[in-house]
Amino acid sequence: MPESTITPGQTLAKVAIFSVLTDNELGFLAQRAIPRHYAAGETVFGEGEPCSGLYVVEQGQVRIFKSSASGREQVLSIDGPGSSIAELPVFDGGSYPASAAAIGDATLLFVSKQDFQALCLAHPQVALKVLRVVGARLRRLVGIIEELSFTTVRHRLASFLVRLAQKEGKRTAEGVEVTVPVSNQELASQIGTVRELVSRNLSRLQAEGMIKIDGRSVVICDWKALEAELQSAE
Amino acid sequence: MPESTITPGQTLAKVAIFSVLTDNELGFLAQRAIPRHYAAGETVFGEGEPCSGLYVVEQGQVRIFKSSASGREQVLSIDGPGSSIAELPVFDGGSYPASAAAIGDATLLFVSKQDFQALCLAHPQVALKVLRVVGARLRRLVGIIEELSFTTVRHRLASFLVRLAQKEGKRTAEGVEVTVPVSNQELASQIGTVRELVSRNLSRLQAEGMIKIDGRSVVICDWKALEAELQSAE
DNA sequence: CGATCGCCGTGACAAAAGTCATCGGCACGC
DNA sequence: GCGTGCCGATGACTTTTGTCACGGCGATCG
Repeated sequence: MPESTITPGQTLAKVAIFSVLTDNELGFLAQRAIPRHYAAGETVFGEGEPCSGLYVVEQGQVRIFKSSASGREQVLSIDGPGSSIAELPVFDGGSYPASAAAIGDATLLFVSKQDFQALCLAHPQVALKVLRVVGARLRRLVGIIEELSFTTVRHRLASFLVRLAQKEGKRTAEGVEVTVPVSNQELASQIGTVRELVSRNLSRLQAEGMIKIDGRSVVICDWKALEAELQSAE
Repeated sequence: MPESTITPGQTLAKVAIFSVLTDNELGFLAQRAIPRHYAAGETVFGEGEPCSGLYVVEQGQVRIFKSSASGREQVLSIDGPGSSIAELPVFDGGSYPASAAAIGDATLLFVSKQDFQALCLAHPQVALKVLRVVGARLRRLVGIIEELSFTTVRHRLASFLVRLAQKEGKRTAEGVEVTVPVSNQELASQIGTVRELVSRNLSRLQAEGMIKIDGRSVVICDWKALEAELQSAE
């Protein structure tokens, strides 16, 4: 059980927005933060609920997403250990703009609205850090809007593969190999479409010789062609 | 020349993020803020340019948008007098994530990165205000993503009309009358599609008896039906 | 071992989105 | 007055997207 080896204090020290605090202050915060465990798929908070505080991911991953009435979902962000989530609604007093759920089992630290606001007043640099983190978040959202508005599913899929390959691709004789870490269903949620279209478009990319699919492992044979997809009509 | 009747100080006092400053502090800021005039359509800053500071709208309106290689544009936000724009990239040190241009003639106040950061450190409440403003911005972006991801052009158009009507609709015998303040081209940019689809979908709504179009004035005859559009398949 | 469930691929469609081209109106400037 | 440019409408067409339905696989559980 590796989880017993991680303390809230250790987690908090690694969180960007708390990086300016002293050990003393971190300890203080660690005492007031409440650890919460979530089973795989369990909801952390739902869209529209009043915001009571923010969370810091200690273990596992959290999926932030919107869901439609017809059951589709659009992933906004996936956050792992050391990330803070829902810092923003803490401030404008509104409700959570999207839902959050644990991907696998996960442990989060909950910091109440009051504690956090007090902290920000006492330590102006924390607010500045939050602004920096939020800046990155905003960029990501703008990126999603850009992709949804201007590009096709095919394009977004190519883009996803290229990004994945740049992060964790392994060079092989056949080309760059990546392992898609999620199901087609989940991939669809992430690029804003449905299961079937992911499946079809992957097949088509394979038929055109750009990639070779074997289960969840994908070999990018024709890197040039795949990158060319990203240029065309963006 | 009404512009001579507005001073930077008066403008700054009305800006949400500066509302916590004293008159003295506002005066100090007003001295350092640089007024800049823009002709209709003129670019304030372009996507990808390094961020040198933030702007406050004094007169006119500013359009924040993304543009695609193929010439399409997606509007992210339209800001009028008293709004600050580009507060966020000031903090994360990156470039502007989108472009900004004046809609009509406009006057903006430019506040340099240095001045603003110093201000935030001296007055922690300013940073908190910024967070609040940014929260609203983030909500809007998430809303755009939701609409792009889950809904059709027809739906977004209906949604646009309803929102417009709620804000500035006039009751008449025939129904609620609104004046669309922009061209079809611009409307398309705002709801994430192209000119032709706006035109066609408006015609179709008219053919179905929900609305009556006369130039840029639209009468919503069947409010119920239009609202029903918003429910279906969201 | 068989039932069930989640995941994947695919065919057949239907609907929506987007492209291209054309036409008419209106305003503005020369 | 006449070109020029912006705006809107629309027909014809292609591409993309989404839906429904089915069948196949493999894992897991009783």
